[in-house]
Amino acid sequence: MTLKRPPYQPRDATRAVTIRDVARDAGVSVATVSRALNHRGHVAEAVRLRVREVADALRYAPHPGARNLSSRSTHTLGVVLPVLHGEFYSSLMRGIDQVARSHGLHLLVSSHHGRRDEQDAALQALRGRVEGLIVMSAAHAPGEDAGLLHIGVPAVSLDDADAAGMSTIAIDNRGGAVAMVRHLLSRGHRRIAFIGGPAGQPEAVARELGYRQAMADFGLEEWVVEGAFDEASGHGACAGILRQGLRPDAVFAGNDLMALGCLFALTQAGVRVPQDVALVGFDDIPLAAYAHPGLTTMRVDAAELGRRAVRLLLSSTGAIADPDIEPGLLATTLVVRASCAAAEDPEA
Amino acid sequence: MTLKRPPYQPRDATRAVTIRDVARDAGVSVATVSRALNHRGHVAEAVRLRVREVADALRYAPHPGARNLSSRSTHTLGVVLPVLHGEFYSSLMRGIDQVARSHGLHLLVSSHHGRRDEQDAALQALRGRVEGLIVMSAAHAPGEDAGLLHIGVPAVSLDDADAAGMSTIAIDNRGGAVAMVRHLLSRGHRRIAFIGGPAGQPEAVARELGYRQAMADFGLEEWVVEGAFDEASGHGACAGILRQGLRPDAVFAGNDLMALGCLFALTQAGVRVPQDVALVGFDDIPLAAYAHPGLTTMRVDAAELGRRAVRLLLSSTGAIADPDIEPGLLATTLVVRASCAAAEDPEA
DNA sequence: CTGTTAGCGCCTTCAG
DNA sequence: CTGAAGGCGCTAACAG
Repeated sequence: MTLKRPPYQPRDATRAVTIRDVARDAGVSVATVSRALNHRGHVAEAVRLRVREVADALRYAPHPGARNLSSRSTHTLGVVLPVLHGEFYSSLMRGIDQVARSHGLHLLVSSHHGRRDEQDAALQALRGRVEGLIVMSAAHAPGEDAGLLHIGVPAVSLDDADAAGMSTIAIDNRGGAVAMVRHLLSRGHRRIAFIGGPAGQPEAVARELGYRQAMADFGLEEWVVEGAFDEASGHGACAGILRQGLRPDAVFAGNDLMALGCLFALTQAGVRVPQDVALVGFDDIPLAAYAHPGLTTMRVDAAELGRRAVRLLLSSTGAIADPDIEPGLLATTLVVRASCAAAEDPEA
Repeated sequence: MTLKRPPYQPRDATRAVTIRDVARDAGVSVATVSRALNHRGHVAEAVRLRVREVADALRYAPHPGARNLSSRSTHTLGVVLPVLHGEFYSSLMRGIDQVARSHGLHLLVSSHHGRRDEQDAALQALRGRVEGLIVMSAAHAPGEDAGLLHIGVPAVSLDDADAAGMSTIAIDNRGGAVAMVRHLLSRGHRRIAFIGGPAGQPEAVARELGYRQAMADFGLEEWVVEGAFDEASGHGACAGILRQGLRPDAVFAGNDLMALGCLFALTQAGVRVPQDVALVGFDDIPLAAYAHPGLTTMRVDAAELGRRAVRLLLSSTGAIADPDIEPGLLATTLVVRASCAAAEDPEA
């Protein structure tokens, strides 16, 4: 026989009220409290009411960690993105948040800044905390696994690169770029310059690929200038283009921010848009509509991507049955504004 | 004597590896594994190495919920904001993320869309999951408590309204607006119209208050037009102003988005900025610098606010000692660009 | 319908 | 330096 030890007391003085306190005050067992509060099993209505009352009076709230431990459910989703700021990612977050919240799920977010090591750390840290994962992965070589293998929970990828059989849903950047070039071609433009994004960034790569593909399909010469997806680089790239001997018919900026940078550069240089040169972007950020002239662009609905990602994730866990949600690409929408008037439309 | 029951088995087939598995394979007790892995207490170096090895081989990772339950630490911070998208909030998130990550803390985020009930739900849901809270609260009447009382963890508020002795750090919107008006006055402007933001939104309120205060101090007549902090409303408000008989010397838009909307409206109407009317905004969003003309504005460093909020939170928990971080207001910075030329500077 | 009790996975005394 | 065992707060069998 061992002696009775002093009770284990790591608890601090301001201990939260537990299910035991409620049980004691309500004169029932903890099991009954649990059942009453979770509407699980059958509990006499009178008892349920009393328990509810006591719980409220005590300001009782179940300890999520404990609940998680014993029921193996965390009610939270992990979101791992390259970064958390900017129009695209914050809209994406909003979409994710909307659907997650409507299903009573929390969001544990993390960013990896495009670095594989940070991504690994983030995923590792999320292990056991989340019941599902939405990941836009760091750049990785085509052959290399994206590091999303041993996760142990359902996950959906927001990259084109479909990692190890994971569900994937992504913006069709390549298709959008192809469509944009075709639009320019249909308007009679032939010398089309493209301002690309940061090397290796998936979106930038996909858009440039689309541009190259569409130009090649038409047997036209490619004209790619480097950019960085921000206004400054759009401004700079455009200035560079203007310094060339041959002026393009149209400039296709890899995103709207760069397109706006271009627009200001062109305006400053006295080059008229769209009379002297057509200008198009990609993303359809709010300002695209208010620029002067309005910017023709390819709308990307990041919030919708987020919503679909969560639904896809939930449907894969069986939490919801949503037959409309399927892995694949989310199409972009061409938005035609004044910055790219028809070349065969002289009065533009 | 009770009969031996069948072992409790809610675990699914794909059970994660636990500390017990590591202990067994390493031929030691779970306590030793715990000590070895957490560098707590003394463990023979050889044993530590072997445990480490086995743990790695098994891809063991401690279960956060269990750890939380027994050690009462979650290593996560809760962030509750009105919304998650937009330039300001996403920059704020980035700042918070930076510092949190550098301290090995996770972020549980939630938005309440300015609604008190959603905020309460969010805070309730975070209880027990987080060790600290950063909150920008929903609009609440001056007297009413902000609903941040019974949280039970250290918290910092990002509102001016200092709730129940909580630490507060916020952008000095009012001071910034006052400074902006003074700047306009110093440039010789007197008829200054102000485009406000959504009613009740704390930032909007503070900025309008600053404008009114500064105008009153100078004995000038106020001229406030309603807006909604987006480009469209800026455009509309400006059009409304132009329809008035008397044109203002200067238009002070409550934020840059509206200022840009104004700029386009003015351009379309053939009104020159800054020759015919000066235009200033608030926020210093990236595009402000690339607008034509460049937009004079009041820079708000949201990321810095986020960084400071986390540091303030951590210093209040004693996690870090950072004497430089103190509650209070974060000053804004006047950024002078071409949209508001000196009235007494004719060649502008 | 309700109470009892065995864990969930981990950390932490205490004894050896 | 290491092992055994209790307990964190809760849920889920099972017995009554």
